[in-house]
Amino acid sequence: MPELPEVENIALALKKNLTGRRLTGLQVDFAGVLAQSTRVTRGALVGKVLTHVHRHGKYLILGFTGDDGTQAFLMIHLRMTGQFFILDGFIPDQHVHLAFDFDGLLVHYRDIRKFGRLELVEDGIAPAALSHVGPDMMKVRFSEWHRRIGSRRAPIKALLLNQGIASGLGNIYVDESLFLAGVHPEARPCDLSEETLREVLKRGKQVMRLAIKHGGTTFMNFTNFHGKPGNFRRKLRVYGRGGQACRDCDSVLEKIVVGGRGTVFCPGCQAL
DNA sequence: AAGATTACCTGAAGGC
DNA sequence: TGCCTTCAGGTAATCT
Repeated sequence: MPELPEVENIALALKKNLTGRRLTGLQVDFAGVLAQSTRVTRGALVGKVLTHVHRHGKYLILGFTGDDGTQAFLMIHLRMTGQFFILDGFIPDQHVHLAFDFDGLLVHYRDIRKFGRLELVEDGIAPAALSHVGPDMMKVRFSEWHRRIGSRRAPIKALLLNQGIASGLGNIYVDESLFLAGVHPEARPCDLSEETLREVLKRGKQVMRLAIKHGGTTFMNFTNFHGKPGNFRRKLRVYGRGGQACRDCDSVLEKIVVGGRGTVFCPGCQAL
């Protein structure tokens, strides 16, 4: 499940390996992952050079520039199981939907559950296409985040997952952030002090920084550009550990449903 | 209006 | 062994 740290690692790898390379071909095996028609997408991208790689929240944005200066952007959301591979000798299976040919360097897009989407945006309006998405969770200032979340009454976990408020946290890192901040996932921001909320955002950024450093979390099937799993899983304090002992206080970690998502927390460390 | 629920997908895991 | 059901989760759309 790629969240901000996983997407950041993919963005770094794409930037390092592909920036400055020309896209000479694009093979589409399952057009459903493209928001536009195969013909439109291929026509706008093939022949252009990959010049920019950005990440905003969980979005990956690839900027292509033609010899005449025209630009086209690919806005990518990997959702649950989207992956990019540059693996040498990688053998495509039935889950590979796209093959980008960067002048001889093949990059495959694979997505087991077909939830991911790649949307073509032309004429440099990439920022407008992100208008429904809040500020990046790693960059947002506390004052702005607090203005958006401080008086809300929904469970804090549901609001942390709401990408319109701030973008980047998914189910794994929300549970980790709330554990580190000592906040119950069903607590309501309107009932919490400003200092407590400040701690939640600080811990959220901290856990994502650490996860980026460790190559992300591999739980189901996230792997990086080269097919290697992330190393952050062994650092997880609560996610996936329901019924086991808290590493801090020995309470049994509880698993409940909050905002429709499986949620693990420590009743000792995260009292309501 | 904000919060809650459902659809979209496939593979893993559990029950019998 | 094998079939069936349930669960996992990010987001958009739909409902209350």
